[in-house]
Amino acid sequence: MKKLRMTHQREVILDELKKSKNHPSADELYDRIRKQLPRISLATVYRNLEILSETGAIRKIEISGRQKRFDSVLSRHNHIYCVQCHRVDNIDIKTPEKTPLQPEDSRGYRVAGYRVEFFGYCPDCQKKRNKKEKKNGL
Amino acid sequence: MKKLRMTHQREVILDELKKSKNHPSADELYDRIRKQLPRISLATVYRNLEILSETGAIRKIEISGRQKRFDSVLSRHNHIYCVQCHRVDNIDIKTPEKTPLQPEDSRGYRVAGYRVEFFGYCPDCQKKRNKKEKKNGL
DNA sequence: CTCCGTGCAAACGATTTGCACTATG
DNA sequence: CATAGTGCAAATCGTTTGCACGGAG
Repeated sequence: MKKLRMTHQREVILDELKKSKNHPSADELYDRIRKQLPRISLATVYRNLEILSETGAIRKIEISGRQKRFDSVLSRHNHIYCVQCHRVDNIDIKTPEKTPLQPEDSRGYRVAGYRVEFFGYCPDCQKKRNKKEKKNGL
Repeated sequence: MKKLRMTHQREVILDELKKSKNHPSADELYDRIRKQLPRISLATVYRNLEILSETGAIRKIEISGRQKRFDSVLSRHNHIYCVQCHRVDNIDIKTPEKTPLQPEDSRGYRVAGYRVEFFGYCPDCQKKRNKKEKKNGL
């Protein structure tokens, strides 16, 4: 195992992710970080998010949508995402840690775990939707 | 709403998906279909999977992994995927239809639903893993 | 001074799209 | 025969990688 250096870039990336309320994709984070480090490269952001999640400093979120998303909150929790704008937020309810899957239902898989993913419309997209519906007279 | 034509390609795509036990990605399906229709284009497969899922004839699966996956089974069920080879299979246990999410936990979202996603090692990858462990003397 | 990390550009894998042609209804 | 659907190639999107240079320890 090779040792990590704490570069300025890495520090800012980690810091900016911790500040984020929701779960930014690499390029959303990139946009925010560029305000502090205008010369940083998107590749650096990707590389660091990958490395930081390997070391366990942050977590890669498995969720619907094409883009990878990241989470600086390490404790057990769930996520909800907006089917319209693809934003992702935390959901703090506890789901049982043990998988509720009986061996006879598991199709021969060795089950390592499970996750619960909520979806719906985020506050912002609800507002947009209401406006549109009013416009169309629905 | 424009009307659909039942082209030969569309027929074969739908048919091949129905025959599939697990949930093929577009290019897996493309490979199988080419045996019947050697001149079909990958774009046609994508286009049709999209259209068929819009009409409700099939379902697009939201699941971890980079590729989109599709399902011809329309009834309520869950999925499990292999973290190693990314194969996806059905899980037939019933989860409650109504979301267990209380309004105070939903972060202002209008919750449309939720899904449970299991993950682990599929039968094939377990075998491969065991072989490797034997080799390494673990 | 050693290499890990960076910026840049090019490569990549999955998917989408523009266009001229084909064939369904 | 109108126009939805096709094949093909090029474009796009998110992500990864090769390489020469820069800076942390």
